[in-house]
Amino acid sequence: MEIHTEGVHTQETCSAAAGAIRDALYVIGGKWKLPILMTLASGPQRFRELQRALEDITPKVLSKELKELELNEFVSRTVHPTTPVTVEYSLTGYSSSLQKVLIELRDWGFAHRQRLKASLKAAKSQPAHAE
Amino acid sequence: MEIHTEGVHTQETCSAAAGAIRDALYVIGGKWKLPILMTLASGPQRFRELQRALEDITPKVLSKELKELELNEFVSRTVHPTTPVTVEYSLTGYSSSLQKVLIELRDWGFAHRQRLKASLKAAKSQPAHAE
DNA sequence: GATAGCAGTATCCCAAAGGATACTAGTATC
DNA sequence: GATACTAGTATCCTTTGGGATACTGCTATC
Repeated sequence: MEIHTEGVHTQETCSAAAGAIRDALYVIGGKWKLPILMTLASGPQRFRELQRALEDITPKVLSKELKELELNEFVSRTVHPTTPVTVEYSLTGYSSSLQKVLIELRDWGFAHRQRLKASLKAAKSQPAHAE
Repeated sequence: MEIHTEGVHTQETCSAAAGAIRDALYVIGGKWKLPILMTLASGPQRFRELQRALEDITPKVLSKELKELELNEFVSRTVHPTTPVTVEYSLTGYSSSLQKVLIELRDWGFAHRQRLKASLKAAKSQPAHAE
């Protein structure tokens, strides 16, 4: 596995690595975080616009996700004193720090799906119990 | 955000990217997948050894996770005809394809935690409502 | 003055993930 | 012959993520 490039494998470095990975997985995990980020990638959007763009997300969940994304400094929230008040959500510069990770995940995910498809086919064309 | 390096951003490429990322997140997600992989990184282990090493995982969950890891070809299961039968789990070569992704996640996770800690401190040292 | 839009919040509900505990079949030891 | 070990399974329970639906306060339009 080797989750710690250089240096020794103490139990501390390992569990620290595991913790960091869990943190990372957490902030982009869940059903809606990525869709929201990707929607905002095309430009700032207001609450209702996001809800319409994502179709099927309920306001409660959208609100919660946006709060978390804001906490993690991926999106910024700006209130415009129009009537009625409108609130604009936009990606921060920091959000692009995710790029490398996301590309890595996407590429690995693609390759993995290909691989599974291939080995499934191979298994099917094999006589039963051929191991 | 830019989750698609080169080429156009059609809705298809975007949602395909999102799908691939979700797949990737899924196979390493959950509470125990990474701990199991990291435990097996130190060498093949039997079921009970894993359970003891991971302390707190129940056999039901361990069994389920191992099955999924096996399906994804990260671990292989070999039955030794000893008495009583022992079953050895070990990492496959394919499991190391995860390295880059995991390192990326770990590094990003570390940096992110640092960043959050820093901006929390900054917020605290600020007089209230200083924005 | 009812309706519709804004940005949410509140309450209830459901399904999935995971935990607790007990159990299986087989053999070796006390 | 009871106990303990192997690798799990079975059943029940709790927690969490998320969905459905209704509602808030405010303003602008019909």
